[in-house]
Amino acid sequence: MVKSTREQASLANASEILSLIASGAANSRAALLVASGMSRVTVTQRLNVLLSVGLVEETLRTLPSGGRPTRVLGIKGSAGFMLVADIGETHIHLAAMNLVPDILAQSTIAFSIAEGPAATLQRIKDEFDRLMAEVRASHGFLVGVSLSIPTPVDFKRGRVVGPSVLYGWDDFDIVSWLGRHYDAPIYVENDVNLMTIYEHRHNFPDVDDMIFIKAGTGIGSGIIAGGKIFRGAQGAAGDIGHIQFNSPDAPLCRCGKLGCVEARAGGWAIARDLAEKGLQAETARDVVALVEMQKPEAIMLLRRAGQTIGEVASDVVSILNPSLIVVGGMLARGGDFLLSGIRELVYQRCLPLATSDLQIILAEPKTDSALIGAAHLVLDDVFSAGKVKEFLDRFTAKRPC
Amino acid sequence: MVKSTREQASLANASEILSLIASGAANSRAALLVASGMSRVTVTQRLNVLLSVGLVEETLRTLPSGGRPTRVLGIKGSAGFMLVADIGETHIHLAAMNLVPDILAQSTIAFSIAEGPAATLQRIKDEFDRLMAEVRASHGFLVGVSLSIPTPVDFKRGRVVGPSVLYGWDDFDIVSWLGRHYDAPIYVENDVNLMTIYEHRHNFPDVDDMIFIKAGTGIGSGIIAGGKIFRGAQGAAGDIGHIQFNSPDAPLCRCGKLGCVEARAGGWAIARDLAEKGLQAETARDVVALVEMQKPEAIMLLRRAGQTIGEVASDVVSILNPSLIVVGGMLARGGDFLLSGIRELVYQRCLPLATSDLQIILAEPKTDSALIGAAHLVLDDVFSAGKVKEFLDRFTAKRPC
DNA sequence: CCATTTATGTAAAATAACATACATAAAAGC
DNA sequence: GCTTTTATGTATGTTATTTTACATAAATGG
Repeated sequence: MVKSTREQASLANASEILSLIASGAANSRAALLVASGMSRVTVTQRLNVLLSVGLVEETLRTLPSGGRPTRVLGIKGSAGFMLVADIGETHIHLAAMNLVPDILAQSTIAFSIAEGPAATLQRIKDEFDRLMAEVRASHGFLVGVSLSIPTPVDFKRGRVVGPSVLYGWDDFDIVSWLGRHYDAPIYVENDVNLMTIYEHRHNFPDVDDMIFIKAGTGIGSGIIAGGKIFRGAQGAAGDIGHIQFNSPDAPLCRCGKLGCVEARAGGWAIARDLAEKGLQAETARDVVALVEMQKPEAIMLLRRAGQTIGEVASDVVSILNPSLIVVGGMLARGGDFLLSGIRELVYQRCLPLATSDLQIILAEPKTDSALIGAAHLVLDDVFSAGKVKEFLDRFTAKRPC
Repeated sequence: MVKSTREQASLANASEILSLIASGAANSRAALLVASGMSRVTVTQRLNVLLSVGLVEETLRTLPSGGRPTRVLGIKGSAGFMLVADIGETHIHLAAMNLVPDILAQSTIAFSIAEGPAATLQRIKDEFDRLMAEVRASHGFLVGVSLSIPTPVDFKRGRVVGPSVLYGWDDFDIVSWLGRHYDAPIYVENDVNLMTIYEHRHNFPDVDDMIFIKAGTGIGSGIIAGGKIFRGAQGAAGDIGHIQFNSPDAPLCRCGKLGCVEARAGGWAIARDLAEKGLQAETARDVVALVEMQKPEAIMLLRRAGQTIGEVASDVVSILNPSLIVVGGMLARGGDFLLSGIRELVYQRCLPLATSDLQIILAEPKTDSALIGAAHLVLDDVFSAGKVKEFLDRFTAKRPC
């Protein structure tokens, strides 16, 4: 009795250590000593608690040090699991993930906007329950639930904001709805922001200031500022698709304005222009297919779209001075035509100071980057200095004694 | 002997409390308890040390609490002083400031670019020494030195970056030069960023995401993202003056490109256009004087400049989704003509979601905002969680036993 | 004026963390 | 194999911090 109380207390005290390991701030005992500022005795003791309850593990990797190599520590992937879902235009992609994060189990269900938020969330919940049944036995407890949504989201309030393609979702309290069914933190975030988080955490964790541009049917972007996703006052930051350019023949945009970037360079706009030229195209995928078939009209329009995107990108570079721009989305699969258009305009329009150390690259084609980004979002928040304690409380409550 | 050692140790331990008070995170004993998570005994003891050495004071203000009101704490303004200088186009404005920060003593010296960095810094140092002599007796020790410079600055390296109006300053190691003469941290920052910090810390401390636009001879901006100044990868963030717009008659900019915002709406550009119309104008000040004289050409051009600035501002709003835009600089003294032009374009071009909670206002005319911003920069850094200890070490070393 | 409420201080005992000193472990290079 | 080097664990006395319990202070509202 006395022992278990003491162990619980020790576990609660281990929160700082856990946060440092989980956030990647320290991945060895030696690094923990420096990062935490605690004595070796204390670090050892607390780390032992984390190791014994199975939250942290010693990996096989070691880091050379000149003497005895230091053993690399890491969060144990199977210590818990997350439920994530990516709502797309026609389908919802769902998965249960471990803490690496890797996908443990996944499925796809059809999605129709007409169903409205409550019915859709119910279907997501049903599917989550199915996935959860698969992994619960082997992966302990539910760490968090995270939703990717293809519209602007007010992250703090956990709701879709503003009218958008998701009719009827505006201001629906998604977090509360899901919160009634799960005893874990719930996150709702815009899909482009999650792709941005994926690119940052997964591929470029050391880059502090970067932009991810998603060029698909629509055009959007996500901003990493100072190593963290930047959302702006209402979660609408990065909305570059509706920046307008003046021109005599400014096309009409879906948003009702004239000359938006999206109406010039979005997948639907290129498809529109291709259709005018008598080619069969409706979606961004069709556009890329035509480019891959080497149709000159499609190549020309894709390059021109790159130039248009490059025009906004140059604004973004002037305003934010990032060190990296990653271009993803369906149009990015059209190869270098898009990219070279973007590069051309950025280097033409920005001052040398801003472009001297700037890299502009294509993202790897990846269909589940929003999903993995959603998992990173959970992990980053749950293990953040301010919230590890809550995590440990839940862990203590749930784990089998 | 034992007592003084113990007192030094206590003082070193008080760093967290000091940081919380100085940063404004907690301004009463009750708030300190919550914010620090320490026991009342510990807070009391450490606070007493800070009070006894004169770093913190109890103000006369109290906060109602339902019972006994809580006494408001604050950094003692006279516990130290800072030296700040603002390098302008023709003059350098220097000041010694207390920790409020208020100006204690100030002076202005002439400035010529031709002198080059070393000679100029020598003159700044001489003047600083004079100011320091005035305040040293009454205000303890030197907390920091901060320089405002009218060009892009790589804040981390403490140098001017890129070719600019300051010929010969590019890559000169300002921080090291000054560091040889002062045993205190040295800061070098761009003037627009400092004005932004001033507006944020002094007038809108609770706004997390805002933009400050300086419309003077040139045009620039500063970004507060998540409550902190955002500098970008090389310190060039906010450079909206050289964003280009296409148009048939794009004017040539000072930077060598065509159609930059600055070449259309900067003070020098408006003066150029007024001179073409036969009016006497060379500087932004002349432009404002003509507007105040109700010259219709000047009013028209100022409004048009507002529209041009509004065009970039709308890009900035789409990209960053701030909740506040403050417009300052000499042209802002021309009254509402500039502002209404900006508002017009922002509301015309941005999506309702981004503008629904957006305020766009004029800054109070203030000549020393960069100077005060420079002081805030020192205070924010010196009292930040990571650096309070260094501050306390210097304090301990300097203070008369 | 008095009860209530919250702020604030302090002594004493209990607990947690640290520094120190010593011991063992695991690699690299000779 | 041996020395060197750094990593890591543990016992012990010391120091720091918290908890607990009690006391006083300064406001509000009846």
